[in-house]
Amino acid sequence: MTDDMVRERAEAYLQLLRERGCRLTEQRRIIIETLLENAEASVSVRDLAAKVHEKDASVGFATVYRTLLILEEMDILHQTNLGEGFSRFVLSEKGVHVHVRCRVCGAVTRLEQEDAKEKILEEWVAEKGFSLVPQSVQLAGICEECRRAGRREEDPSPGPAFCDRAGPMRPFCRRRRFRGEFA
Amino acid sequence: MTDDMVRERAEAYLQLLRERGCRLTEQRRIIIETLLENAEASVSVRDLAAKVHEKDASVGFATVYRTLLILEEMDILHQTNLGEGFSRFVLSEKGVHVHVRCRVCGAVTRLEQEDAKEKILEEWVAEKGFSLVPQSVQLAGICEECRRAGRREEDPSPGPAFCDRAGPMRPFCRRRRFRGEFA
DNA sequence: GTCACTGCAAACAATTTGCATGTAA
DNA sequence: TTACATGCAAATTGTTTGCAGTGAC
Repeated sequence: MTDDMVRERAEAYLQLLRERGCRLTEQRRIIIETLLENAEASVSVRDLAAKVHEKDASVGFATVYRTLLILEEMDILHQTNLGEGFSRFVLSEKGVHVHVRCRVCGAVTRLEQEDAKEKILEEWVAEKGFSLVPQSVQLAGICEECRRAGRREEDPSPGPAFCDRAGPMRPFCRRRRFRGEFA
Repeated sequence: MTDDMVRERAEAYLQLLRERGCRLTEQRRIIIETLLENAEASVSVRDLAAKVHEKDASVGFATVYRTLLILEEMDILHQTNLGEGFSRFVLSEKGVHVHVRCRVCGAVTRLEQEDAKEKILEEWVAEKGFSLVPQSVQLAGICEECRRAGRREEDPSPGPAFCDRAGPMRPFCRRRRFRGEFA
């Protein structure tokens, strides 16, 4: 997305905020633009705040959180949770997103033809009388590379389970700590 | 599931633990049995610990966590996160589960014919070279009842967004706080 | 007798909130 | 001028860990 596109779309979102009765502040503008600049990926609050800080170091963490929650409330963002220990936000662009995450290396890929997939998911939940809402669906798998390399989910670690003396930390305590970059 | 079935399956899981080199403790037995008694639903650590406490109040929170993490590591459990602010565990029974959660009332329903759905999900991730692993997939929707009642996602709250003076708490701050029982 | 396991309390990390102050409208 | 928004720091909450003691094998 070009800088101009970012500015344009940011302006559109800011208008939505205004229509909702919110005030247009410099902070919100920066946060929304930063979000748009990272639109391909889902961002953690931590990462987003860091990027926002590069532009204006005075913006507080709480403001980032508050802004994201408003945007989620307005369905401009989706909040997702991959079990990393924190949540991520994605621009919703009205619709359903489907991602796969590799359980071994943590890589995340977004699937194609989301419209078709959305239709199928719609049918599934309809079986139980539900209607589907815009959201970001997360699937877990193992990516080609890891499968080829024979890497399994963080070593089955056949030994017993304890948490202290022997070594710095159990592998499965670490599992939820993935902090990598996102595709 | 009858008491006998619970005991039998618990025994089976305990054997798996033993084979893995873990010790069989009374705490682990209680935790696994309690898990099986609540096998239809996904449980939060909070709820599970409460139920375990009814049987033996001396079992610590940390032990419950540690046991669940071992069971997850062994793929006996799946961990899922509905954005409630905490995670839930479900018995995996080898395979893929699909749940829908109502964004309005929080009700969770498990979908039928999970084998067929698993096949489809398998194809989807295969498009990107991934293989699917046992997991619990969460979809968001709005249930029949809420749709009929015309209830929308926690009131669009058209007003501006602030966090303090006016009232105890913003609606969307509460959204992640659902603590209801699970279907 | 060993060494994994437990309970407890302290440590952590993500997220929320209260409050004094700033600022858009 | 009015009240929403911000920044900061403190509070909350889910989760993890260190440690000393316990108990499975």
